Amino acid sequence: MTNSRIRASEILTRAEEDYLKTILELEEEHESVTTSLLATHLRVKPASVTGMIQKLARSRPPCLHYESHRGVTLTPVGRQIALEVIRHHRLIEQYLAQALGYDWDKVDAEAEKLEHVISEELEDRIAAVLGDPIFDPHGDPIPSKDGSVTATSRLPLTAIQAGQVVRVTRVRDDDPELLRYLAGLGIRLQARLTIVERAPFEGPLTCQVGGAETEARICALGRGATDRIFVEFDEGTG
Amino acid sequence: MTNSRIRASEILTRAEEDYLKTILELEEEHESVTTSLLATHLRVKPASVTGMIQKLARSRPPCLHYESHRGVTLTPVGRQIALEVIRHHRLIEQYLAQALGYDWDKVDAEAEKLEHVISEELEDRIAAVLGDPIFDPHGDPIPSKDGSVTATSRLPLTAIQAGQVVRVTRVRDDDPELLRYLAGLGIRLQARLTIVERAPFEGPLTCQVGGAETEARICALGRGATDRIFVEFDEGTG
DNA sequence: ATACAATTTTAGGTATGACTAATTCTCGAA
DNA sequence: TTCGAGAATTAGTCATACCTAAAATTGTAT
Repeated sequence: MTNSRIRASEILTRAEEDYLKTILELEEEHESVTTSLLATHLRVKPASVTGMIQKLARSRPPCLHYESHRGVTLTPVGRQIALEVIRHHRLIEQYLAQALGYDWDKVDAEAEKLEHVISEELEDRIAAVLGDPIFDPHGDPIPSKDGSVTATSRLPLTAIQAGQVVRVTRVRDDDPELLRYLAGLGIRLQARLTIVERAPFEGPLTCQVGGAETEARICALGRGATDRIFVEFDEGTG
Repeated sequence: MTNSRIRASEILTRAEEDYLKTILELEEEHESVTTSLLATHLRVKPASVTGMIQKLARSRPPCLHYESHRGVTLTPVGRQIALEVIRHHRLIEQYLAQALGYDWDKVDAEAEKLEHVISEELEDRIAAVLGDPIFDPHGDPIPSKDGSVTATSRLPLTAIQAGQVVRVTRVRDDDPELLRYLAGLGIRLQARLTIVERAPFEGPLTCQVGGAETEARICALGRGATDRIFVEFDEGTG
């Protein structure tokens, strides 16, 4: 008896949803999603990934395509489910931040658990209360119900030169400690950064933090921070 | 290797939490909580209950006491955990109703899933937003963080005589269809009911629905409804 | 006292989803 | 072209939590 899966979500286990979500997230940044890459991000052993991948490829309809030793690709069905889970995750993050006063370093862990259990009704009500938000508290786009996703900046702070002025548009959500640290420095979404100095060889970057109107503040950011902060050039300052 | 459990919640599986919660709920209404009673309420087979009960009795410290063919009793630890789960459940129900506009027939199913995954921080924030509510949307008491529970009426509508005037204080949450039906009749918490007629042999009860100020309305309720509605005598009308 | 009916427990099996250990595959370098 | 390192897969285990079927226990009624 191979287990068969048909409709988007509601039928998948939590583990299966996590795999699909992670695959979609990794597809965006890696040209090939490999077993070991998945294993790292899901914090399981590669052998476990192989097993689950084979199951998801066997499902009917298949959630992903898979050839031994190659890598995985989501099918439209798999992608649809993954988008649904990511929508849940980011909507919940935004709700926790907006409606319940969560700090941006805490929302990810909570959303990780809630994303798998909320009903479509709750999803809809949360979205409605928030006015159908397009971004989560880290600047990641919230997929719409039909699966469309707003494009976001892929320009990391590592790519910015001294003298340039940028606005923070996205910060990776995977390191709560960094998020707390950045918040303490006043670095949040839409914060304006003026790059003061760039040490060579990807050394620390010194910048001035402050919106047009707020106080200025100088801080140094090492790689690890600059890698995880994405920006856009400030209008009229390009 | 017997698995051992120490601290309240966070360490228990969803299934274990459901067992403890159900045992506590049943202890309130049945003098003895038996395998088959649990099996019925948890919608599993009696053999499965035996297995889980034995595991919970073996945990260290034990969540419950158990003697073959007798019945189960929660230990203080088990009771503490059960109260925590019930607190989660009812807080979430109240939050869904108050903050997100859920109807009272939908909150139970959603809370059933959420109760097992929310963090203590989320529990606290929800309670704070609601102003530490004492009752859920069905009139069930929400245990406080220290485990105290407000007493509620145990007077079912079946015990009320013609001519008496009562206020609805609690309705069982286990039948969404009944809840929708009652809502349609205007029967909600605090609604005033004036009993018009009692058919003998637990036949249908006819009553007038309406708060002091609202329009009156006559309806008949069968057993199954009257069994599930709990009331208090209206002040000054006893 | 005993026997039956209902309840409960034991024994054995399934599915999920992780693990380790051992094997196999792929691909780049010599 | 062959070799070896690293990546991936297979094979075999384990724990959870359910199931069915068979055996055992309880209490009640004769």
